Order: sequence, then structure tokens, then C-alpha cells
Amino acid sequence: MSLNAEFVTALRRVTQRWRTLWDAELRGSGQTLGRSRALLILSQSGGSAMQRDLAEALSVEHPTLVRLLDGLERQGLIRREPVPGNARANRIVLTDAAAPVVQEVDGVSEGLRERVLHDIPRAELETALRVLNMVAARLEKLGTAPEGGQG
Amino acid sequence: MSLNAEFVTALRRVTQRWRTLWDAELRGSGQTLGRSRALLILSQSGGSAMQRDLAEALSVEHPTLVRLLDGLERQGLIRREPVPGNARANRIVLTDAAAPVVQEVDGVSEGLRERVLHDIPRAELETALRVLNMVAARLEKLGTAPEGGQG
DNA sequence: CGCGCTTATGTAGCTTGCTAATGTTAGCTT
DNA sequence: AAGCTAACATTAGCAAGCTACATAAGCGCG
Repeated sequence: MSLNAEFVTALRRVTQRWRTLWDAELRGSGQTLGRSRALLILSQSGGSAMQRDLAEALSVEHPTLVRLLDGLERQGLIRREPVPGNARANRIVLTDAAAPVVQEVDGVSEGLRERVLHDIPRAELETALRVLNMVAARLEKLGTAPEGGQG
Repeated sequence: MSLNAEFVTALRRVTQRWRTLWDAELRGSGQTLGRSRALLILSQSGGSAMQRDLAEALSVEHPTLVRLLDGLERQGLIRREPVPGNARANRIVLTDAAAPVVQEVDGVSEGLRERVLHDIPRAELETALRVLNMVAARLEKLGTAPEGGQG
């Protein structure tokens, strides 16, 4: 298998396993990876955000976010609030009940990162991150302008 | 955001975009990423494989593979054949009709890898791959023995 | 004012991950 | 031989990606 192919295979594998492990650790707390990511981003945004911005921060499409928010709303962890002066938009707000959940989810995600990555040499991790960012940029360019030339 | 957190974010983002782009390129050919991965692995295994081994090679659980195979069987691209001497197992065999599809899918995946990765310096890509493999190993260890000690 | 473009969100339906539970067959063990 | 356990496949049901379409509101232009 070529270096390129191995890279892609490893990428998928790591992402998938990470998701599975994260999901498993959250099972007891009623959360899932998708929802917990939304909670964390919301919390990092100061507790509220426009739905549109949230989708972008999570790197998911709007319909995906809608379902995550439906779930969180059902659990009483967020509210969709109308935005004064813009009847289309919603502001997503963390409720008080969300605080402990955010705390727990944050602990789990941080703990998992630490456990998995602690013995990877910083320099190599930085190189890997740089590569991933290059690849992400490349993918986004190809994704937005796929027709015509050969980039 | 910490280096660790950035790494995880980048990882997810790249994997997700890769999937989306791959899916988009295959849309015209009736294939999807999951099924096409199964086809490629099958082809690389000489055109047939035990279902169990296929799941492992794809890094997916059995039920996931079952559905992929259901789809491929419906499209007439594979057959499930009984294994002489082992009535539990299935041997998955590529049909003749699969050859051109495999060809196309292989071209798309190779082309995508090439387009996205061609300008990443080999040395950095190798480092990134090494990191990913370390992480994968770590995740698998944590996944199989999560209870008790702190690894 | 109304027509149409854009923006923001939501709905429908597909795919593909997963776990848990169900059968069925094979292989041991007693 | 009967019964337990392990292996292999499947089904059921949930989660979370996606695209395509729908709904509704703001904005601009004639």
C-alpha cells in the first residue's frame, strides 16, 4: 500500500476509534459525541451562539446541527431564543442545567486526549498537526471549486 | 486551544471532508464511500474474503459490514457463498460485474489521494503517518482494556 | 408594493457508524 | 450424546454525517 493510501487509512481508523471511545466514556452521562461537541463549543463561545456560527465551528452542515440541538433541547440543556430584530435567526443558549454536563464532558474529552496523546513527542505531534491543516485546506479548496481545471 | 485539542479537531475535520469529497466524486457511479471501500479491499484480497476478515480489514464492526454487503449484493457486485465445511461462515466473492466498478472506484480514490496529498513533503507525511499509527495503537489498547489501571 | 435573491432554519430521506440481542453452527467437555 | 461455550452472521434500533427540498424572513430593485 502506498504512503498516501496508508495515511488515509490511518486517518479514518484513528478518527473512528476516537469517536467510539469517546462515546463509550460518555454513555453513562446521557451524552453522545456529537451533542457533547456542541456543548463544548457553545461553552467556549461564552454560552450562546447563532446557530449558523455553531454549525461552522463544529464543521457540520446545518441539518446535522439541527438534530443535535433537538436532542440537547429535549434534554433541557439549551434553549433556542429568538433574536431581536432578526426573526429568522435563533440564538442558542446554554441553560443553567447544562453547567455540570459541560463540566463532565469537558473532563472526559480532555482526559481522553491526555491519555491517548501524552506520550507522543510534541515535535512530531506538531508536524502531524501541520500536515493535517495543510490537507484540510487542500480539501476545502477542492470541495468548493471541484469543476474545471486540475487545481 | 491546546495542541492536543487542535490535533483532534483537525483529525475529525480532515476525515469528514475526505469522506464528503469522495462521496461526491462517486455520486454518479452509484457508489458510496463505505461500499467502495469494501469493493477495494475485496479486490485487493484477490476477489474473495471471509466476512469476518473483511470487517477487520475495513475496521468496522460486523453489523456495519452486513449492511454494506446487503447493498453490494443488491447491486449484483458481490455474492455470499457458503463455505464448504463451515456452515456458519460466508465467503464474499466479487462478481464479474464488479470489475469495471472496482476500476472506477480505484481510480477515484487514487486520484483524490494524489490531488490532495501531492504537495505535502514526503518526510512530513511520513511523520504524520507514524504519529497516527502510534495514536491508533494507543486507542486500541485503551479500547480493549478500559477498566482498572490508568494504562 | 411585489418579485426575486439571499439568509437562517427546519424536514425528509439516505448512508454508515455503533451496541445489544438473536439465531445458528462448531467444537469441547463431561 | 447432551449440553456449554465460542464463532459467525444477522436484525433492531440509535446517532450523526450528508444532500435536496421546504419554509420563512430580510433586502433590493423597478
